[in-house]
Formats: sequence, C-alpha cells, structure tokens
Amino acid sequence: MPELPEVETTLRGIRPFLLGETIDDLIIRQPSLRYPVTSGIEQSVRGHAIKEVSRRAKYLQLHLDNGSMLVHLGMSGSLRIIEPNVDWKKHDHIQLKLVSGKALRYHDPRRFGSRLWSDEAHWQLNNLGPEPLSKEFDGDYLYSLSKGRKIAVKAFVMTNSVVVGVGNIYASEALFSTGIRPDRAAGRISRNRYNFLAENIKVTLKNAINLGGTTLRDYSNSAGDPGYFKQELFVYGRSGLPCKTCSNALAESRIGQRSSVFCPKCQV
DNA sequence: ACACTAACCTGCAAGC
DNA sequence: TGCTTGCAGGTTAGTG
Repeated sequence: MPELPEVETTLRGIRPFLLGETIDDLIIRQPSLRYPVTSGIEQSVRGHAIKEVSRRAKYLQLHLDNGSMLVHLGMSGSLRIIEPNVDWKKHDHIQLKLVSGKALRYHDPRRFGSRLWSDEAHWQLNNLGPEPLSKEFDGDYLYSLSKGRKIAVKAFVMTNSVVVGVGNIYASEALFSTGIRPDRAAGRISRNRYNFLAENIKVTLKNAINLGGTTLRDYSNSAGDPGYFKQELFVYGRSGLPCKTCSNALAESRIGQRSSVFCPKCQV
C-alpha cells in the first residue's frame, strides 16, 4: 500500500480537481472497510463545498465547512479522478461525485482503508509523530527518542508516534543508503548515524515523490498511472539478488512481522 | 512505557 | 490441474 510518497502523489493529483468544488453526491457500495464508513456521511457532505484538501501522515483529509472526511488507502487502496458514469470495477467501493461533472472513485481490494466523517477533529490523527519532510524531523530528534530503546531500528522508524509516513519500502531503502542493519537495536546507534539516517529518509521519500511513488501491484495515481520508483529500489523486494553496490546476495529476515531485506556486507 | 503478536481482507505465486 | 500455504505499500487491539 501506499506509503507517504504514494499518498502525496495522490494528493497532488486529486487536489486541483476537488478544491472549491461542490459535492453532488457520495455513493457507498461497500461500507465495510477497516472501519465501517461513517453512517449518514452522504447527507453530511451533499451540497457542501470542498475548502481544502490536505495530507497528514498517510491520511488524506477533505475539509468542508461542516466537518471533514478522513481517507486512508490502507494496503491496497487508490483514488482516481474519472467520469462518473465509468463502469464500476470489482473492488470499486466509493464514488464522490462533484457538481463540476468529475468524480473521485475509491478502489481497494483488501479493504484495509477507511472513509470517515467527523464534524470535529479525527482521533486517528492524535499521537502522530512529525512529518518526515519537516524541519523538526532530524537526526538529533531520532537520537533523543531512541535512548534506551531495544526495538529494531527499522521497526522504530516505522512507528507512527516516532515519525509518520515511513513504511516497509522506504524504511528498508533508507537503512540501506545509510549502511545500517535493520535489526540493530535503535538505542545502540550513534547520533552521527542518525543524522545520516534522517537525511536519507528525506532524500528517499523526495526521490520517490518525484517519480510518482512505487507501484508493486495495486497502486496507481489519480490518473490511473503507476509510479516509477520501483526501478530505483536497492533492497526492497530483492531478497537473494545481488546487492547493487557490492554484488553480495541480499539477505531477508522478519522484523515486527514485516519482511526486511538488507545487504549483510554493506549494512552493519 | 515498551515490545511483540494476532487480526482485519483479497489476490497471487510457490510448492506439492 | 488442483489444493494449500504464505505473503503483500498499514494500523490497532490485546498480551506480557
């Protein structure tokens, strides 16, 4: 599923179509998602204008004058701008139709995503760490939070209360760029190495955004196109293949129930 | 507080 | 050709 670059790419794709537009209708075909789609959401949004569209962590938020819709793409979700009369494909669950004539359609085979409405703040946005591309996220920040922590550094940077938006792909890639083994205890990494790691997380995410994200199977941007970062991957999905730096075979282990590929020679 | 697991759901690939 | 198993961009609830 989409990590931060894929959600950001989606945001940039849909925002121009949604901003200032009035919602004509919301059609829910499948309300059974990660959380049930908020009941009565159709009546709440119908006839209201979209004032702003933003991203926080991997959530997208559509702000109306009477509340906001919180959208998460889960593991396999995607949003597309389409003509409203386009045939519904399997796993197309929701359509937001605009008065302008366009529509936003939500597709999600695994249904781990969500579509929630609230007239106040969403609790899902509580207790989130800083955005990785913000100034407050840096090596000193990571180092200070890591003190005494025994958790594997890869799981540490994938923890949403530490920093948001860094999922399995980009955690793996940033750790490779920095030369840190993913299973190293977070509390046993120097401040200096955290400086490099924080920088590499930013660089990796920015590069991925510039290439439209990573498409493995389900993900596509709001125009239906894939992302092109897959060809840039050094370790993710390359278990057993030669390291692009030293040609040693890449190793794989499981950390926090996620597969973790790394180079035993380049990463220590 | 922290570390770790199971669970949600569908599709696909690998192994037998 | 089938059937079974395990794994997949995430997050949360529950356990010690």
